Amino acid sequence: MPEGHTIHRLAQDIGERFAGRPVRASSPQGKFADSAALLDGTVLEATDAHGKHLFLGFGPLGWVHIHLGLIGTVAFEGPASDTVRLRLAGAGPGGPTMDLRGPAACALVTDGEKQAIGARLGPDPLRPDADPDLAWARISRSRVSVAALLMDQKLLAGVGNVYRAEVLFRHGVDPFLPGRALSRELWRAMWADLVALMRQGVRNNRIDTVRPEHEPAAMGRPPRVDDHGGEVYVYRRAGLPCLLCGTEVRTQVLAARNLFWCPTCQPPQEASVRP
DNA sequence: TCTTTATGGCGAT
DNA sequence: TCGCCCTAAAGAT
Repeated sequence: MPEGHTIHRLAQDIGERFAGRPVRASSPQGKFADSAALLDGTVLEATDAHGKHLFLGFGPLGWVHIHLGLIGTVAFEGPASDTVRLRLAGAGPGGPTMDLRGPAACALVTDGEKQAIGARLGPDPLRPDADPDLAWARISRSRVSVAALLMDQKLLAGVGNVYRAEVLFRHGVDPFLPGRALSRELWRAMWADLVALMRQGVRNNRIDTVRPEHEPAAMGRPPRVDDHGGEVYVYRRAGLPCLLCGTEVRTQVLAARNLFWCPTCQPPQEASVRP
């Protein structure tokens, strides 16, 4: 379930539930057992998020660096199972719990190591200090398609497969357009859009990208029936009619990920690089 | 009861 | 570009 908005929301939610008090830490699944034993009974002092990376601060002991990967999840209720990599529990019976399952990364790191991870990441639309010109500097001289660039975490941190497809659609951009064919104005607009969309994603804890005037009620069509929850234009809608023009939404595997776009609303450009 | 898929990313080739 | 890691749920058989 994880794009950047999920991770920032988790940083908030975990902070609200556990920060400032001692927590019980354990690793039923075992792979984080040694570190969990070290953290057990200590105070969670801070949480932080950068792109898809989540950090839980335990003062002098350092930070737990978590990356959910494709299939990692965090649950705040339910009994621990033997697949739980890290379980946190607040004081007392009925206290808060957190179960982390299937993360790509869960490791205790130093403050310096945390800084280094952040330094490897591009600007994150959800961080107030983010500078979109840092991303522009690379986009504007790249021959790589904008669809591939948007997924490069060294370039731009936090955007995943859903926000990629949706922001390209919302700006009518051909996914195969090379970065250097993008105008600066268009990039600034896409960045501003990502900031707004992802902030809303944090608030609602889901991805919604469809403008109010295109929502099902306004368009006289049934709401999207999909397990992923949000209302979107093209993501995972391959073969279905585009919500705006009716053209069949297309899909193609690009760098091992499924890309979705509308060939009419995002018309091919001469400069585009078709794989 | 299997196989496939998923909002990621790494390292080997 | 490929295989691989982690887990759960949906889809196919």
